[in-house]
Amino acid sequence: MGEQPVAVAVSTVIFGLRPHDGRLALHLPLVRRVREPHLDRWALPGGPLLAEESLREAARRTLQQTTGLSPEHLEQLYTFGAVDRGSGAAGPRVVSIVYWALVRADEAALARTGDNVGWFAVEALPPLAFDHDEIVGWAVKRLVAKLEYTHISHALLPDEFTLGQLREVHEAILGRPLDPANFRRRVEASGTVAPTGAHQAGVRHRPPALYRSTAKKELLT
Amino acid sequence: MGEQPVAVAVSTVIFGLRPHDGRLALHLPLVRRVREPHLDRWALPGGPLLAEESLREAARRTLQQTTGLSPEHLEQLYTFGAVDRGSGAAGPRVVSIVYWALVRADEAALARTGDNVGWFAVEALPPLAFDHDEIVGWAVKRLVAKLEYTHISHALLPDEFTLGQLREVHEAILGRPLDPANFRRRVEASGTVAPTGAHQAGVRHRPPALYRSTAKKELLT
DNA sequence: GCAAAAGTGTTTGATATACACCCATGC
DNA sequence: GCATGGGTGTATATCAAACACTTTTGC
Repeated sequence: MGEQPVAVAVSTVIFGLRPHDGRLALHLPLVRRVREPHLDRWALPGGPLLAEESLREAARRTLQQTTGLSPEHLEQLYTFGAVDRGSGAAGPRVVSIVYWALVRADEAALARTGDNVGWFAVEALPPLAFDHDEIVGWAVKRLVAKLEYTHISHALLPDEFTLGQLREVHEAILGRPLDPANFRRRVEASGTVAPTGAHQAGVRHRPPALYRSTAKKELLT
Repeated sequence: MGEQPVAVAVSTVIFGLRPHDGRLALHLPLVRRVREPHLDRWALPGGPLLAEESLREAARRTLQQTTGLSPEHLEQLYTFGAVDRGSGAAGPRVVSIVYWALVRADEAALARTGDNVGWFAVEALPPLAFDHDEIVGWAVKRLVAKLEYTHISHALLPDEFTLGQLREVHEAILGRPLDPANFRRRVEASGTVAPTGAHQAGVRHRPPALYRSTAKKELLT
């Protein structure tokens, strides 16, 4: 069996919520490429897999190095390995394992930005390097799908949150308003949240109850 | 950036239906390992990724070479890359991209078998090499999930089939009987099948109508 | 006629949606 | 009081499950 000259890399689609046009909207951080191919284009953060780290560790490390983020939720998305992917023409072939992640709104707000790292609203992305546009599309699809049958939305919020905040998260991801009454009932019936007993003070209306997620942390490879 | 000594391989979990204990049951083909590590244990068919082929092509090729099968449906499942995965102790590290596939019942019946290739019922698997038990578990989970919201079950049947046969497929995968009346209504309402107008003759009861799948072939990387 | 599976009809319960309405706070 | 979102109640529609019943063949 002959060995192949294939390089393995890891990239991540990181979702965070940021204000956009007066509303919360789904954003993601991109890094500007500082070498060919696709010099100067925006790309997903990532880097090569090192010999002594797992795929997940590689995703965390490259994320930390390029954006300073430590996502709450990190999950494998898909592996891309078309033959023409490495570069425009020559260069080694790259198999790219893509993860997707969620960071809390407060983390996203604090994240390091600069000339070479920026946050972009998912509905208004610049042209991306490689096939990263397609990858982001897959990640959004996966996020929306998982919103329905899991509790991932909690990963975008702090430990304690109101149901109004949770609803805002869902509305930002789905891109449409949700009925507050029905949303409340669905969430309460799902048993994924528990009231802390405390209420949020200082609002100019009835103080909303605070909830905590009852879901345990994920354990995926 | 240093290159890493990482090998890339592809494996596939192939599902097919075969009679087992008088009923149709989910089976998969395994190959016996002819070298260390895990010599003589059963393992998923697979092999190394070659430099000039896509991941999907590698899956198809290794499948054809080891089992002689050409699955109807082939889809990427997950990529495994823990550091300790390569072998018992030494040896190069392996990143393994796993696909899963469905073959029609008639193909499964004809498939090449022998001392080193055999079909096993999913409920009665022998101990597998590496972490392949875990991988099969994931694949079954994915198959059951996709059964609900896609038309993959059609890939296990010939071009024309009765709703009774389709129901048998679902029952075999889900492991429980389904109400014929309600199953019929759900399938007809889904619009994923169209009657051919023909009926199956030669049965010792009312001749069932034949249907055809209206779903187009998948196009996944 | 009888057995067996195809195919139809109907009842019931669970679940989602729409929307009216009251509650508790800041100003 | 008024505005604002929190929170409750309720009618309606949609859909899934359970199951009785009729149909059409081979024997």
